[in-house]
Amino acid sequence: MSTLKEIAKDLNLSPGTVSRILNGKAKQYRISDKAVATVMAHVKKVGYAPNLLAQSLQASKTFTLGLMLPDIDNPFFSALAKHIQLCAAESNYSILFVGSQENAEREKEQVMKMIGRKVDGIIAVPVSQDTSHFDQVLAKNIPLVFVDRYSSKDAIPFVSSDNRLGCRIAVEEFITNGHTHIALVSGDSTSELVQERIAGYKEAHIQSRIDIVESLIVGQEFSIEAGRKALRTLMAFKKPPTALLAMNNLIGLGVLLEARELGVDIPTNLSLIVFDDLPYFSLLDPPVSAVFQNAEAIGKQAVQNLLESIAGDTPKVKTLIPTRLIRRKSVKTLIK
Amino acid sequence: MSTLKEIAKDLNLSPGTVSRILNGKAKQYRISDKAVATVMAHVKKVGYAPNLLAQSLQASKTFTLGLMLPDIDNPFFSALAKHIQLCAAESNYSILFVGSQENAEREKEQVMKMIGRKVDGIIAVPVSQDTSHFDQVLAKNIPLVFVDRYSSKDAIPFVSSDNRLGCRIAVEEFITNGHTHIALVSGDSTSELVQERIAGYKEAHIQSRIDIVESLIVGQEFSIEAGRKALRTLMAFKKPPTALLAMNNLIGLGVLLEARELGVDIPTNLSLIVFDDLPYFSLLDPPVSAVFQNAEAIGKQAVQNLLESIAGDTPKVKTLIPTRLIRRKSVKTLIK
DNA sequence: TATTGTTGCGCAAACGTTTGTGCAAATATA
DNA sequence: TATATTTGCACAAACGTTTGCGCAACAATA
Repeated sequence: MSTLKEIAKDLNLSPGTVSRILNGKAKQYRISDKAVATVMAHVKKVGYAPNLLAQSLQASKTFTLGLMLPDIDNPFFSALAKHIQLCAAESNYSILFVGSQENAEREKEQVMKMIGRKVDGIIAVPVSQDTSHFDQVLAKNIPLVFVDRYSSKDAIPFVSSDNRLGCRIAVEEFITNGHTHIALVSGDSTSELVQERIAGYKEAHIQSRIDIVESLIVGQEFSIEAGRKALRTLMAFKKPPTALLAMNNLIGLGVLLEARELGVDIPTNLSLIVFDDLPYFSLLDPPVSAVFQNAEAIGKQAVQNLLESIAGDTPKVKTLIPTRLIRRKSVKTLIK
Repeated sequence: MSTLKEIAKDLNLSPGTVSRILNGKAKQYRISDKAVATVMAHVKKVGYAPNLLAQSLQASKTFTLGLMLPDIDNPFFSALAKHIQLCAAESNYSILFVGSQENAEREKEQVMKMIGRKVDGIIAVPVSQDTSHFDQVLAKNIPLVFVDRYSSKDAIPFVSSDNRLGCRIAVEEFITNGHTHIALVSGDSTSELVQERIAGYKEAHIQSRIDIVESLIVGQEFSIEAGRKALRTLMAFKKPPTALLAMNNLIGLGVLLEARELGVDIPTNLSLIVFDDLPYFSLLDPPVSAVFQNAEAIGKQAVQNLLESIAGDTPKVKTLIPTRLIRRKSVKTLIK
């Protein structure tokens, strides 16, 4: 474990001098070419790598970004993570990764840990609307950006899909295919993201002058089980929906699984669109139409926001990334 | 940003005393109950959080594990990441996450970065058999464990699925269903993991006294495109295989996609098993049989190995985690 | 009243860097 | 030869902790 000090001692120089040489400040501080040469040679030989802890301590800058995700195993989040990592690496930032597992307690702990580790900024998908866990982050002026989920009331910058529009175009797709009895399987409706999506769902109805029937909006959780349960209740209605929009990939998966068990044929008995596109949707029978969320754009934008913030600029508080409807075969047209 | 020093000054104590109080060493060092009380109260009030950089520097221990994955977006790796993170968190370790993107250069850089950041240990899925990038890690005595992929010649501990047996049972499944002309779509065969899988494939043949035809073993890359290409070449044979084992989920996906385009019906024209089970395999038409890799067990074991190693013990050099064949509908029986 | 023991805490070094300042020696100018 | 300038580097503080040691002040014992 060679250190600056040791190298300095070996070469009969002071640590300061060696430091300046290694940081390319030799000219600036009039260090002799000879000294530079010997240091460089020695360093190459012993394979010196600076202790970034010490550097960080001294500079109070860690070149580390904290990333908190509810569940890295969700394909949307893992895509996000990938691009965030890639983008951060381009600017020489590393990622400290923690998971909240959709658990508020854990979220709080992990936020504290990140603060203790002096990350230069935090990207988080918050568990809930209660963002009080992040108060310390703001109090300490650590740049923070929310991603995917958010809470606009605290003025914390966020990057998300254009959820309202995304849902709206999905519902419009149903409507233009003649559907009027359209179910929405939602997640936790206290979340703003969910409210936006519901708003989009309603907007599409209103614009086409289709009655909104509230009982068709079901579900309170982003999970496979919630998706299954929702489909069961919906199909038990005296007048079941002819179309269904699943609010994320987990719910979509649940709906798909339950449909199979219930013998509900898609799209014959039920048309389906899932919010969030997955690589295998095109392989399913039928191929499932989906609202594509641009995880790459979201991730990159989030990192960029954070870096701006770190640089001292005030980034955009709200960034909405467009979605795209991917038409496959899971929507049946009711129009002859 | 309150620090120990500041708190000490505010309370007219020395930093050392405050430190001992916060670390519960008050009794041990005979600190008065009054001092303890005032410090505790003050700390609560100002919301002090220790600077982990400083602690790490002083203790030369960061409580951080480096995790390097080729691509977090691959479901197998993201499952791995999830459990590694979870398991590490249980022992109060954080994860520094970096991606190699299957790129040797990048791998090298990132390893160096981890070293600089003084991680206490590294879990990696190495890009290739050339593990020279990790020499520095070993030289600095940083505990290292490979996961999934490995290189047994350097005696670096690894945790992986029992690849040989996994492949063998998959092929045996084909054989017991009457198949004798079985293709294997492989990845880069310089990799030991791949060699093991190929060995398993061959073992099954040998045991059942079925001729191994080398031309049925194709492919050199773990990618969707490679899977597509492999299927095209295989189906162009004068005598195409009746069964196919895809060596990972990417290849499997490629095969599935290409089969659809080529009009190759599974399992009528071709039976399929994919090494690596994915949540949606049961949803496909037909549901795809797969070899399940226990990412959770692998991840946990890897972390455990590392922690042992950090604790000074010498962990098992080689840990093989059992796989499980998940039978669905993609294997047709040729036996009447 | 002197001696020993205990209580309560401060001091300072160390971890590995970076950086402002200062000061000799070498060189240039007068 | 004396002064001014430049060259080349060392010193020390600082970042925020932890920890071994030491030293007062006070209490207990003889």
